[in-house]
Amino acid sequence: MKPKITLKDIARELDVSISTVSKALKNSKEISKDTKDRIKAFAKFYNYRPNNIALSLKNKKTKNIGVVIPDIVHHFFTTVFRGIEKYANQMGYNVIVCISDESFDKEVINMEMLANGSIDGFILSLSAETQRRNDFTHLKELLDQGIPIVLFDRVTNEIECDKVILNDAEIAYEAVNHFVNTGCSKIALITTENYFNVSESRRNGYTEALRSNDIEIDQNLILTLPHEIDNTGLMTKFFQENKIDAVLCVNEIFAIQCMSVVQYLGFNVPNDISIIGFTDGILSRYSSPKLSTIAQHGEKMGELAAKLLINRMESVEVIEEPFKTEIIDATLIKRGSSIN
Amino acid sequence: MKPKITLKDIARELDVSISTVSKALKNSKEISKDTKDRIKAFAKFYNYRPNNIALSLKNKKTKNIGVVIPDIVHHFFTTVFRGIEKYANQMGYNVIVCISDESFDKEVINMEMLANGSIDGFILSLSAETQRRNDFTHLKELLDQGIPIVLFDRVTNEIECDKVILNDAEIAYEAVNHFVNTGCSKIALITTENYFNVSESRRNGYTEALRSNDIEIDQNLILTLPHEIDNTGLMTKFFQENKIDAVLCVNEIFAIQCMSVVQYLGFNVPNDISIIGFTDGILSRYSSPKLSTIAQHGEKMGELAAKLLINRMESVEVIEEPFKTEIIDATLIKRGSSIN
DNA sequence: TATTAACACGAAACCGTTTTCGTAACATTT
DNA sequence: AAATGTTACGAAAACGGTTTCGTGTTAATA
Repeated sequence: MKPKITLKDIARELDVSISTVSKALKNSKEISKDTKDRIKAFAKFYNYRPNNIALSLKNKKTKNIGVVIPDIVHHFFTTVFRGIEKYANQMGYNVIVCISDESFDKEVINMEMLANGSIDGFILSLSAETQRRNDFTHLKELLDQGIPIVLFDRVTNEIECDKVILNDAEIAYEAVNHFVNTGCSKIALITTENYFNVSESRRNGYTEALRSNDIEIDQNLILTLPHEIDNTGLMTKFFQENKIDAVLCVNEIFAIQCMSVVQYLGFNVPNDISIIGFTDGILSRYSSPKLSTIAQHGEKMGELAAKLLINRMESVEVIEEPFKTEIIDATLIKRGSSIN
Repeated sequence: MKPKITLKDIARELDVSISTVSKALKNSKEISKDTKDRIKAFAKFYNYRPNNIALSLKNKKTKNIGVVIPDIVHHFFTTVFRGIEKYANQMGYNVIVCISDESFDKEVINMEMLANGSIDGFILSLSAETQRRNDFTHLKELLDQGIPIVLFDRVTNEIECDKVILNDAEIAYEAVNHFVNTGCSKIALITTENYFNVSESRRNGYTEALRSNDIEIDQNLILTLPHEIDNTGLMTKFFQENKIDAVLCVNEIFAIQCMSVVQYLGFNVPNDISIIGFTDGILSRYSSPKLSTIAQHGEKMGELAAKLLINRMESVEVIEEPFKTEIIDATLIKRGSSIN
């Protein structure tokens, strides 16, 4: 066992001062070539690497980013995370992940934990509970302390910071329009409760599209479900009680469950009922028929979020740049579950 | 904007020494109740929190765990990660994630980066390339430096450290046995190349089971495919050229693709062909028929890995405990894709 | 009253870096 | 020969904590 070597060790061994070693390794011209060579050779031999913690303390920069997401066993969040990690890594940053598990308290505790020096900035998607409570004091305090935050996907207007979001309303509009253009008129929406900004936007896009196509909005055709648990029963009832020829689902699970229910009830997808779901995940690609989906480009979103954050952290803080909200254009991927 | 307050600030403001403040906040009885109260009140008011970095430097403990996994958009790894994060969090640790992307170089670089003080220990699943090259010098060096490592799932015998693995051979044996018991005899295996320890174990379990049931091992019934890309063509050919009544697939993607191919060829699942796949992920639960799978209990695996690591890190290093290899018992979940 | 103990606090070292500043030794210029 | 400049290095402060040890003041004991 050979523990890590420090500047002090090198200095002692080579009978020079710590400062000399430090300078020599940074190729300072204050140090003679001879001494530099000796020190570098020694350092190389013993595989010297500066201690990150000491550097962090000195520089007041950790080169760590805190990522707080509601869930990790979740296609969209993992793709975003991959984008973040990729870009951060390229830029020399490491990523500390905390899972809020949709809980307000966990979100708060984790962020406060990390904020005490462990990270230089946050990338965050709000937990369900936080959105429901509409309480963002923890974020405000962190921003107040000068810690930059980038929100993605599940964002809020209450907080002024950089954000990356999807054009949810527009793409929902586009999807519904696609239904209309392929002959559908009894268009349903399966969604979650409205405290999610994304659900709200998607619902707005849905109603807007109906309106602009002069289709009356029937509240019975909007099914609001609890978050991503098995809702087969409710869905079955929904399709038995209503005449429906197209469904937009705000997530992949809903879409796949919906397809399964509809097929079980004897309908043909897409001829009797068209389905489009949000999130172009693995489920959509391996179902039959394959699900038409809305690709959210999570990886791109993650990269962008990381870029925004790192830019802000590394910008010379003289001119405070105004906060940006970047919008990612979702893509409607037409596959077998809709008429094309 | 109010930046973080430090001990020094409190000391200056209250006209005491830094040591006094530190002691007061730790409730040392060296300090009089009066002074303690004053200091605590002040600290509370200004929301003082000790700086993690300073603590890390002092204590030579970061309370960070490095997790290095080949991929994150992957059901099994995310479940393991969730287990790690959950346990680590409970124990006051944070988790830094690096994605090796199945690349040897990334694995090495990331680990060396983190090893310079950023973390106290690693939890790692080997990248494909690392397993192929069979080069573990980076791990050996880290262990040599006294940094504990826990390997999970994709492990190697070349390295002495704590490990958590699945009883892959046994559960493959059990699955094949299940096929035999339900009347199958032309049992195929769809697997990946053998440099993965897990593929090897699963293949061994498969052949063992056949042998013990006096079924001849037909190499034509073992299909070796590249890693998780679309192999529909090869699979179709495989099923056209061979008489097969059951298939064991070493991952979920293979299983779902396999089912799709088989159904496309006009076979009924499970009556003509039974299918069992590894990984009880989201695909298996939403296919039709639902896939019979082998649940790997990723979350449990992650928790256990974290527990092993933290135990080792926190154990008084007097008696070096011997390295353990914990084995997680997989569960065969019988669903619609096999005869039960 | 002199000695000792208890109390309450501060000084300083330490963790591992970086960086500013000071300076001894030598070289160059007037 | 005196003044100045250069070279090559070391001392020390700083980052923000913890902890050991020393010490002045008061209280208790002999």
